[in-house]
Amino acid sequence: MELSPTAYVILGMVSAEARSGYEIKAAVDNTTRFFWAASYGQIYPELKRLSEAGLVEGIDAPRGERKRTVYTITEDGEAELKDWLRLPPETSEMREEGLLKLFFSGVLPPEDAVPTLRAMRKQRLELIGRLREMEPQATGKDVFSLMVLQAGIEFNEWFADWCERMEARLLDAAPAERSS
Amino acid sequence: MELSPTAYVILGMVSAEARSGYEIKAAVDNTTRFFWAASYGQIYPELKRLSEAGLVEGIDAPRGERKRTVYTITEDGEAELKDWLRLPPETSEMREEGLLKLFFSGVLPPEDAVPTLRAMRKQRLELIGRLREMEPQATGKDVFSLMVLQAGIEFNEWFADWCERMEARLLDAAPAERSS
DNA sequence: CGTAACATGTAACGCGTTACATGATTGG
DNA sequence: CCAATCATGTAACGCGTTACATGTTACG
Repeated sequence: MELSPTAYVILGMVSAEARSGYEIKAAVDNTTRFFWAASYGQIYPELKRLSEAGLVEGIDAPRGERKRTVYTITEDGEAELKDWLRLPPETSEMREEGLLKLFFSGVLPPEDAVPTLRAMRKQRLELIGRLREMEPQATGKDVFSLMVLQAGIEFNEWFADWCERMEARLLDAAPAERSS
Repeated sequence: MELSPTAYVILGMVSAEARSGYEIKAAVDNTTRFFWAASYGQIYPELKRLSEAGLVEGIDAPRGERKRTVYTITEDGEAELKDWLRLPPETSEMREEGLLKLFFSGVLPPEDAVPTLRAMRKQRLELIGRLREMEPQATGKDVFSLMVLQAGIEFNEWFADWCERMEARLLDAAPAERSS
């Protein structure tokens, strides 16, 4: 069948419960966004493709006058999802602009890398805050929701800590300009 | 100017020393690949664009009969690179198929997530091995080469450890099927 | 003599984001 | 009544990968 990971995100999201495109987007933003995001520009066309492939089924479910289509997973779709889940995952290489900037920071005076590390750390700390807010919701669900959420929190904590340590290392090595 | 991060990778690579497209690719594969990769399909067209923009300069540097063009950074290019380095980095969201599979593993019997965790851990351990081999080379260069390399190693160590802990958690929770 | 490494490029394709367009409904 | 939210889509664009094409040189 050969579907993109994003297609499986959608498949997974409708396998839990019937959802509209709009609701899938909201669910992604609340859960998988931190390791796999998706935009409307992907979701709606993909729902159409999955529907044509018979892996999901669209059902009219208007709310009042407002048109609305929710999708459910078909038996074929569920089989496809399970097959994929049992296949070993690909190692996706990460992209992190901050590390890139640090890598090339040799062309600047060493202290000039400190703001980069600070900015990186700040972003990670903010992310941790947002992830922690999600913990109550995830605790109610299955083991795996909580597991990946904790992965997100732990990863960002490690990263924030690394930034702090590297900042200290730079400042230790730097000439004590302030002591004049 | 508004360049892509990949353009800055190239700019950074030719700022250290004059390099051909081929050598840039090799340098990327040995260093930034783990947080920012680049293919020939990006490098050669991007070198042309950067050259037209006056940020790099191509110099004929044949090796024997074999044609070869090495690129150096211009003053404008160096200014551009430094400006970018001083700007706070964007938070690039990570993509990790393994976490995606885990997230949806609720549709399988819980033990079926164990192979996924094992595969993820194995990949990370292999990566650690390859990164460790690079340590001697990076130690010879500036602080930042070593810094980002250690980030790679530490990150993968954290991830491998997380996989191990999560596997244990699943096996603890699972019914002791083997004890019949 | 053949293979690996050196060297440079392009065309097709796929994935994904952004911006735009449109309209209904709810709540303050 | 106005803003936010619900709801569905598409078109343009950009970035990146893969596969292909072409030729040289070094080495065993």
